[in-house]
Amino acid sequence: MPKTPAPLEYSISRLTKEFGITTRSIRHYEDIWLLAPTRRGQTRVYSPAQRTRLKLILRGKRLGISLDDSRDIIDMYEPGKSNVEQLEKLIHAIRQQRSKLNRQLDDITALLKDLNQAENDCIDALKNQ
Amino acid sequence: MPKTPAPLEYSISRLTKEFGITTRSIRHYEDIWLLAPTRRGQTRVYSPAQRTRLKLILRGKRLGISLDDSRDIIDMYEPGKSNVEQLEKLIHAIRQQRSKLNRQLDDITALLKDLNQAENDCIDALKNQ
DNA sequence: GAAAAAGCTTACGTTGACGTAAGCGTAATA
DNA sequence: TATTACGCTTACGTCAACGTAAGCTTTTTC
Repeated sequence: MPKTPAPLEYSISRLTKEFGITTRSIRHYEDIWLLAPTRRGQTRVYSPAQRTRLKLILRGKRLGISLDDSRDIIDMYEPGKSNVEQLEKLIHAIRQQRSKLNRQLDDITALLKDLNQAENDCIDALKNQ
Repeated sequence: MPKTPAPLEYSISRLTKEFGITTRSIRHYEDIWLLAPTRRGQTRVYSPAQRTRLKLILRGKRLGISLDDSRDIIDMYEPGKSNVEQLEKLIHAIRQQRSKLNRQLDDITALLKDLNQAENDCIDALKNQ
């Protein structure tokens, strides 16, 4: 099985199909500076890196992270030209985000437990019919 | 240390303080049929059960669950007068919700891993100053 | 070469989840 | 007894995250 090589660029419609979203959404992310595709003429061209950003945005969405916050988080991955103060702020932000995620983990654990209980109750109720 | 007994009822302002939300939010949840406090005259009175519902709503919010979806999930806990068809639909809904939560778990794991990486990069960058 | 598909821009509309303000009644407190 | 606190209703406002429509250009496909 020859594996298809990873594309060097992506069209907007290709991304909509891959991720199951609309062009409107993708363009919206560009409007608010979350994506910055290059252009061939008027047409948007997405690099693998831009595709990764989109992936991160959508992951954030599944976690209930706002687009604004997502921008901050994604920017954490590329500190770029940063001085000590910047880096320390960044570490702080990372730790905050982490504790929020840990809270979410607790919530999910609790909800899953409740769902198990609910499912068992259902199954029992079915048995006693 | 004598433990304070759990209250038999709660005022709206007490709930706002306990959960750090506004009266507007609580009344809003009532508007959309997520809460149904009893009344003493005009004043809302919340039972422990209603308080629990509120807690579940807020937990859902932290997980990015919409209020509408929260209603469905919370109702899973009290099947009530349900026939076989109802119960099977319920089990289906529970399993769907569970797989969504498992996806969230994966997302969180991935994000936490990324954050660790980002933090280490930051710390390294600080060392080399 | 006509039609369908894919791309673009501009711009108004919508939905969810409240915020905020106005105006009023009752209860606790200084 | 005045004022502060708490409670209520009605109703318009807001913000995020797109949806949707109109109208136009460029490919692709039949």
